Amino acid sequence: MQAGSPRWRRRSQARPGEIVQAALDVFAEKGFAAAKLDEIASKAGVSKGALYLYFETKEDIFRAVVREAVVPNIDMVEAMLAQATIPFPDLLRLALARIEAVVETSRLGAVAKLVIGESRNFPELARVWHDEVVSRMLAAMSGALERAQMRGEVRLGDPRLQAFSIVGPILLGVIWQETFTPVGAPPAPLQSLIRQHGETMIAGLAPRAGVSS
Amino acid sequence: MQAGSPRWRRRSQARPGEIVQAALDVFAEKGFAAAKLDEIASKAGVSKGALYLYFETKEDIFRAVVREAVVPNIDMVEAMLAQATIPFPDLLRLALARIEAVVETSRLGAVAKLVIGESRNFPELARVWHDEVVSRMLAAMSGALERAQMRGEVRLGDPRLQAFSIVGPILLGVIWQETFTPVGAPPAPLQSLIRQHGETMIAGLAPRAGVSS
DNA sequence: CTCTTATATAACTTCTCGGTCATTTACCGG
DNA sequence: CCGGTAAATGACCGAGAAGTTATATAAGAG
Repeated sequence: MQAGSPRWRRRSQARPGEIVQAALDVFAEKGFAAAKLDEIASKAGVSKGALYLYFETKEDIFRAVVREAVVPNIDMVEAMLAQATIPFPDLLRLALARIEAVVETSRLGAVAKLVIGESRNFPELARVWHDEVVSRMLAAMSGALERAQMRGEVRLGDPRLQAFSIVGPILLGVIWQETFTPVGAPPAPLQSLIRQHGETMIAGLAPRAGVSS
Repeated sequence: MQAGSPRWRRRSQARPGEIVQAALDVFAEKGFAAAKLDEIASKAGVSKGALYLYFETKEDIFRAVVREAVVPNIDMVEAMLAQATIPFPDLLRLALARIEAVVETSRLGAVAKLVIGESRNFPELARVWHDEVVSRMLAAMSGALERAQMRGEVRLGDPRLQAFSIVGPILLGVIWQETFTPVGAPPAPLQSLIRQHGETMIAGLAPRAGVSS
């Protein structure tokens, strides 16, 4: 019997994070139902039994994955959009750059795909995602739009719908990247997509020539 | 023993369609893995065994569902966008109205959600969907945009990205409706969303005042 | 009317995978 | 050095669902 290396180590501190990380990988690739706990465990360098030292059920792990991915990132964008002093075009450019960075850094896209796909089976998760991410995002965006409208910097219209117009193509780009690119489709150039869309929107939302409030 | 009504009828003609229809309902609600064949069967008014008279496996049924939903609808929009004679703003309004009708009539949204959610488990389906739906759609749209650019009706820029800008919010609206509305979120008003977005895009894509090609 | 066969059934088999638990092992305090 | 215990394991179990098959029956041909 080799005494060289122990068969495992006790590290109750680090485990949960590693497990959630591994679970994100597997869930993102397979979806909830098709993801196997054995695979998550082995990817986390742990036995299946160990998962149950930290989580109650498979669903529990899934929830943790989604929450983990949600929490940060949003605050930043929200705070940025709240700045009332900046002229709208600049504000939008800043916010979009921020969003672009978040999307490319984190695995937000994969999680979004998960939530969308499993929304019927996990209504509360869809709810969390809605309340904590999408809704806040949209509220911040339409708030900024509304203020810009009152200042005459943006043409009048339902600010909520305008926010949809701004965010939509980004979602499309992310989904594209997660769905079609791995299947051989040409990648969606997120960066240029977001930039050009931003400029288009700035032009499209500019107040009409003749109308000044 | 009542002789009133036979316990079942022979209708090999009608069955496959009914099964696919029922399967779409169940898949849309549960996703692929969580959908039970017994449920599909009973919804189709048939026993589970009967499914295997018409399909090889569960996956087979899933494929049929996706393909069925894909085929029609696209041609129409494609043909519309190919019309070169109409000025771009009118063309866009027409196309968007058409898309709006399709989206509200068919269950395209549900299928899209399915394809997105299961793309990793069914790469060939993601491929089919890409080639037959998304790609064609995008190609038609950017074709129209490119021609409009050459006529000086649309500001210069990557027509593919412009197409993303146009289509993105519609996807967002559909996803929203399929994902968040059933969970209690306010519905996304698809009609007004598409209309306002169309107007915004028309304004945003209009050639810049000073630049005339 | 009856024979034949395609059509349908429902009980059965098989297998996968989430979850459990008796056992083993690393670490730490005395 | 030596228990004591928290941490981890992996063999095991059972539910549940995909897929099979022996049996029954509707409907058309002769």
